[in-house]
Amino acid sequence: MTVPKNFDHQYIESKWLTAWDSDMYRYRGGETKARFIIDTPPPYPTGNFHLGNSLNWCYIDFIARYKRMKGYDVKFPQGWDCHGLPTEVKVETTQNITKNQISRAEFRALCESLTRENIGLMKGTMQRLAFSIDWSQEFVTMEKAYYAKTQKSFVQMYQKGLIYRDEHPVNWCPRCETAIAFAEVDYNSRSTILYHLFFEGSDSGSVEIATTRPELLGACVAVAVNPSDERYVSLIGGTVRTPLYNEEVAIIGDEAVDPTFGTGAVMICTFGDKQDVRWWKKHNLPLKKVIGKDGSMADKRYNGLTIGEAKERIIADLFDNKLLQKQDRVEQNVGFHDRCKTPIEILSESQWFIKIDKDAILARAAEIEWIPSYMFYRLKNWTESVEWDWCISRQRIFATPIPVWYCDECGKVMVAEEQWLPLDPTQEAPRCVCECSSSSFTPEYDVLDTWMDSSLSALNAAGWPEAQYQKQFPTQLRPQGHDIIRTWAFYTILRSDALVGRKPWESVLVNGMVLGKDNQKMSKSLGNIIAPETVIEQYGTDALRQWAAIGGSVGSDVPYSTNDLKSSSRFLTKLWNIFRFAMLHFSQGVQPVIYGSQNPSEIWLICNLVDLVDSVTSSMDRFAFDEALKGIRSFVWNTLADHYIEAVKGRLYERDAYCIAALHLALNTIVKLLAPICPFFSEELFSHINPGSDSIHLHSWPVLFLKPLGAVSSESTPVQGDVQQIAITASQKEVEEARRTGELVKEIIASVRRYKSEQRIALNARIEGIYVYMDRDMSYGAPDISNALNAYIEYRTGEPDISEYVTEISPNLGSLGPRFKSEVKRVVELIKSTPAKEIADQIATGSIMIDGREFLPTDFIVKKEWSVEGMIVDVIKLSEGTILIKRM
RNA sequence: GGGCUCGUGGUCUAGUCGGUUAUGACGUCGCCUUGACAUGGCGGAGGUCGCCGGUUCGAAUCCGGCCGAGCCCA
Repeated sequence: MTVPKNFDHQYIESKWLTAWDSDMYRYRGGETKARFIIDTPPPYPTGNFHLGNSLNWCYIDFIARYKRMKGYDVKFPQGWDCHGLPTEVKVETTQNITKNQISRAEFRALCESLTRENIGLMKGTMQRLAFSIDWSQEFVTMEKAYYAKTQKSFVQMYQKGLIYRDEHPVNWCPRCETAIAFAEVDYNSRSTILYHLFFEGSDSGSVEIATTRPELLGACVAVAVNPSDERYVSLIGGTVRTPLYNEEVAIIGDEAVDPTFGTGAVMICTFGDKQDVRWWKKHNLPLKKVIGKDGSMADKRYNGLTIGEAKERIIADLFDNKLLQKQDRVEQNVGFHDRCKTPIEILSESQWFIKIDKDAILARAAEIEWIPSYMFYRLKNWTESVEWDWCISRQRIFATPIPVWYCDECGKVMVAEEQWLPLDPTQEAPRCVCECSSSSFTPEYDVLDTWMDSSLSALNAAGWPEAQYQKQFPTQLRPQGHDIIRTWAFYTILRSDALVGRKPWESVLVNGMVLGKDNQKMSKSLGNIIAPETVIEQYGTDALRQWAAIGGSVGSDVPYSTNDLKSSSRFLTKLWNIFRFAMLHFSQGVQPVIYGSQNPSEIWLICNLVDLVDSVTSSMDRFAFDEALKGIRSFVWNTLADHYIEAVKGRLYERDAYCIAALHLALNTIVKLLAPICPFFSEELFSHINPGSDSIHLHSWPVLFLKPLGAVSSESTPVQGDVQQIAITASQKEVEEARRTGELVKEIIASVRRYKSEQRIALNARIEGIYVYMDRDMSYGAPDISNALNAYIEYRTGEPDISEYVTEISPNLGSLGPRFKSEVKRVVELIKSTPAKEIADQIATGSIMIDGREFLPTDFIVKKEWSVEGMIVDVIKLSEGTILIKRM
């Protein structure tokens, strides 16, 4: 096989994409290998697998590939979290219909077909990014096979008493006309007006209240003041009348009222915000509904108007009646539906809820290893702030149906039996009669929150509800972004605890967000999106994957960086050239060798390689992909290319079996270390270095051992991986000495090359008169040094007897200036007229007086020359020893 | 308002259970066609390690305060 001159990522990637057998990544599920089950995020099938997803999946794939090489039976499934509003909206706009214009089944079919199309698109991108997904484990939440499980979990939790139906205030999106959970509410601050309204007292004094929502006046059920507020304390227990509506409401005292905000008196409405709900519950207040499900007013004065219209009208009415006292501009936090950005309302509706047991969730969460550890606090923070149970019913169509009917006779709830599932209650009737013996039922039209589907992913990955899940649960790893801790992580922990009483994962690896050029989270709405395909085209998948690895420690945000992509593809080019050069020498055959003291350069290289394998292994175990890749790069570029290859080039051309073997070992090891991060590139190199071999991705992670003479055999050591013992005919001590000698070979070559460069001597120019003083036998290292430097070198023991001469002394204006100021000119003249030797002698003593003036050693720039045995030399100090080079 | 994370040369970043000249990448400047590689080699410039105070023989690192940024939540 000939090796092309240039590394063409387009060609190589497409070649392996077709050549690879997807069976390599199959989960076997046997008993012999340790399992590593990944609870892969099921993304929402938008049709666009973006760079943020890519980061997440790169991490997963690094781990999956690494663990496979380490001998684990890895399960890397892939799912699709299909249900939800965006698809419904997309179908409505593309088909130019509303969901109510066609049957539920037809609408659902349209959503399913769009989803399938989108899944296809995203799958294409994922394959190009070389994710080693086991596609035989694919799950699609909209398919009956999956949503049967969602329904089963509903039934089981209902039977455990963890799910109930009740009328309760819920977050309501008036645009989508559905209830939503707190996790789906985003808060944003916006500027609004605070109105001061006059409330006439009935028997006690009157009160001025401040509100940003006068349109809710009809829903006012009380006025609250702080009991420590002296202005109002006497009014507590009394009543006032609401303006315009003229309804009598109580004045109550509550510490939660901020006396410094507005007038210090607030009206409690059902419901303006979450605080109203708290007060409503605490003080047992009545309920008045003034807003309908579609967000229009259901109020006696302003019935049918939109909220905005009602607000305008009521302000005008208040103004006309001189009941509007004042208006202030204030900043206010408003809740928005995270999917459609409509301001939410809080309505009291009959809905299905899941009980939230905060202590149980936190106890489970604490059993999980959080990486990085501080991400646990995100979950803790959120859990502690939860006030209501999880509202799981939605008034939509494209979702998992709630398997429930209501008896038309007695009104009793009929929940489906597990063996009836999957089912859609709007399409089929219960298979038994009601307790009251009626067989007339009304189906539940509400459907389940999408998080009810996806919060089962961990259980699903383990095989639940089949009995085999017991052995595979908890799963090993949940990789996910920090943006969905409060949703996906939270709900999954809740559900695993509720359904099977266990934690869902041993560890959760939390990744940061990908930032765009504006340093903001990459998102469609900000318009700072870059498609993975664009990156791949220019730099290649392996470069993109390196960007993901090197972007920072796991958990930190990763900016999109063309710098990282550039240095990544440069690295591949460099390694490609090293490989090409190596292949030149491998073509003559690679002989097995046993190294000894006579190979200091090889032992130096191999010792460094052993250290590299150890450190990369440790980095990968800690998910420190940035560390791992930096280690590999630095070894390749510095240790291997700049030092080892430069040192042994001469011997390579002489077909020296030792260095050919060492180079072969180094390259084979490096491509294996690189395989999880750069699957295409490492496969290409591996296939050339080991013709006829099977895929590198079926090989084991390297484990290197040096085995010096007399060393205890490590065969009994239980390590998983491709164990290579490198036999060395030298003792442990001799190996260490040889490594040190190799280090000095590197130092001498590097320093003389640098010297040549500084002296403008061509690097391949012959150079004479190099003397190395060193108390060490360099005879085994000497040939490499001479070869690399094109020089004859004389080795001497002891210290050279160097005489130092000052050849020139000039004034240092930077030091003299600040002290002598206007006198500087005269001082400079003085220094120039004084013999250099005289000054040099004084510098040596430490105190310098010239013509009665005192100087500092820093006042002079001293040029020196050195000589040994009468010849003028340049001196290079090494970590051990000294090099003298005769001046030409 | 609460919680978390962070502030290091032009940009990004390593180092943070204290210890000699603070790491690397990209950029920049100078020199160099050396038999794999000019997507290369050698070298240079560039940093009050956010600010202030404390502990210590010694602080980028530990402690306190302040300023600033980001994220999550009220």
